[in-house]
Amino acid sequence: MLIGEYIHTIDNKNRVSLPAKFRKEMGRVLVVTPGLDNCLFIFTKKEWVKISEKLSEFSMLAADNRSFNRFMFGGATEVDVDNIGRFLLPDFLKTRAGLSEKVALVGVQNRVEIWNDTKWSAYKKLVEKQADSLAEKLGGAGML
Amino acid sequence: MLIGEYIHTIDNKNRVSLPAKFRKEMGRVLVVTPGLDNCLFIFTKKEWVKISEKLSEFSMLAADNRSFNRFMFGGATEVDVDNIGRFLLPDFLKTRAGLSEKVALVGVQNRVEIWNDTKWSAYKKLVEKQADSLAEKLGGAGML
DNA sequence: GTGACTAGGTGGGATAAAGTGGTAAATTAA
DNA sequence: TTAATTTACCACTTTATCCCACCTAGTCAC
Repeated sequence: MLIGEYIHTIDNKNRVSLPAKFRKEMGRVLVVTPGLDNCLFIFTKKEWVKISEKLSEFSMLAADNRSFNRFMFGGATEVDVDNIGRFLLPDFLKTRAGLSEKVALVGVQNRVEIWNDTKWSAYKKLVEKQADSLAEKLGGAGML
Repeated sequence: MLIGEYIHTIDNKNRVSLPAKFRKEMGRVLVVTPGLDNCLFIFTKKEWVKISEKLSEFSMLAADNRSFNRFMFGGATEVDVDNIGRFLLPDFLKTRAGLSEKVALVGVQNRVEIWNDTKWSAYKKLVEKQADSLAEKLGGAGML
């Protein structure tokens, strides 16, 4: 289970440190894809296989499924984690997610998301404000 | 059952003592998550597993579920309790709950809540004032 | 009632790990 | 063959973790 958030920097060679807490669980081969809400998704190789199988099940006949699959597959890139836990972020993905020097790496269940850190903190504040629906869902999850 | 309230301090390394009364019941591995009313929740690892399974049921295709899961998983952190009963609170959670030096640790059923102690005492006063009407409602619900 | 002991809570220093930046080697392209 | 880009390696800085010591309050014995 991937949880927690970490603020890291993209250096001038587009290298990003995978947070140490994630390394053991994710292994040395990752798949980075465009994500929803203007962030990137990082999956383990294994998870990616599962997801891509599910995506394949969507009919190619519907135009919006087709474009969604193009979105996910077309942008997907396999990257290797080096000995000290860093991987190389392709330029086109960096651009797509509007990333600059500081990024937030966020563990969400089976994936890690990469956010522009400014966008991430704005996004968090927004969600926090929706207390009503938050409480409702917390109750549904058995937390309250 | 976790009950009672304790005022502790966060030291300059973000360490917090888990009240001694809670230690035996909670074990050495805890999960801290964002809560409601600007506090944090502490669960045992075991409780968290249950909760995360329920959270996983929310589909990630709906935007509001997606943001909720980001909020909860991204905001959660696994922490270890050291030999003398302390754990390390990540900066981003400390910030999120507006915690400063003094915090209230409050046992509530299956979880412990962490409050800014000022907010906690204000909250208590508020609830005390509303006690009469609260009691009435609870009575109406057949609870008392 | 006084003093010693115990347990809970707090603080700080030493060590290890994580994160970041840069250089050297290797590969590819021109 | 040379230049440019990529990959691997090395080094530094900062942060986290572990361990030990201290302080305070409550308890028990005398």
